[in-house]
Amino acid sequence: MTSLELIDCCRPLGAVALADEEAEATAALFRTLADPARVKIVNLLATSAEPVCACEFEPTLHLSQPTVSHHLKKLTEAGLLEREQRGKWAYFSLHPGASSQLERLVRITAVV
Amino acid sequence: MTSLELIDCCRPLGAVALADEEAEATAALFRTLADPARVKIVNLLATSAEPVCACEFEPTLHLSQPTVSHHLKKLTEAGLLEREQRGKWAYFSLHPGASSQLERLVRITAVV
DNA sequence: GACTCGTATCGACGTAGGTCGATATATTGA
DNA sequence: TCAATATATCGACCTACGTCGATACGAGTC
Repeated sequence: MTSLELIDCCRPLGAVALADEEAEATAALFRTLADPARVKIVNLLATSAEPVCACEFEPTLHLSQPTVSHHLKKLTEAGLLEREQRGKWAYFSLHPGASSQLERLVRITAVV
Repeated sequence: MTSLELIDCCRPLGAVALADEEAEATAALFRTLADPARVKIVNLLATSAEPVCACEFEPTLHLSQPTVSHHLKKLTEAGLLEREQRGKWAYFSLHPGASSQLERLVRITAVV
């Protein structure tokens, strides 16, 4: 049998590495959800049939109003949430394309 | 029709919030992949039929050896990677349960 | 216009984490 | 046992970001 000493450790890797921009975009989407508060927000909206008022999250998440507003903004900017103004209240719901974005994460990082 | 002034903004939310531990665990898994280098590593292993030597990632990711080792450790600790020692080389591959873990992320954060 | 209330922004603080040079550890071979 | 190589750990630096109090903005009401 061949001894290990003759085998080079780093043989050329067949697979092509993910492009920098795509890896960064994917990581950015993961980063958006890398916080328990934002996971709860998305989960709540995913399980709610109707849009949810922003003021609803404050007591649920046990966070201050500015912090909740910050999280909602980050999720909206990431394209995961939709914002709707009703009088002086802001209502949020899952963006229609949110599911496909999340599925894309799995497609890129796991075997099809 | 009823005027807005009489409508309270925060009606009880039917959906139950995700438990703290589950939200934190989910966020932790997202956080593990919230870095382009780690996304590339997982993607490379997902598209590679065989385990990949640790030294292979250094030139591919354009990162120093300690940094690559750091990322591989984080991914392994998260249960996404499997480490195998071959002589003085360390080979990594996707953990069999990685796919199901990633699918769990989508299930929790999106509509079923 | 003045007041109220919901939301967004700002500024500051503290912590988490990515990065790398230096060094330790481990395995192999001479 | 000593040298060489692959990997892991350590320590330090810097940046990103979650958090909140204070404050600004905006919509509705009187």
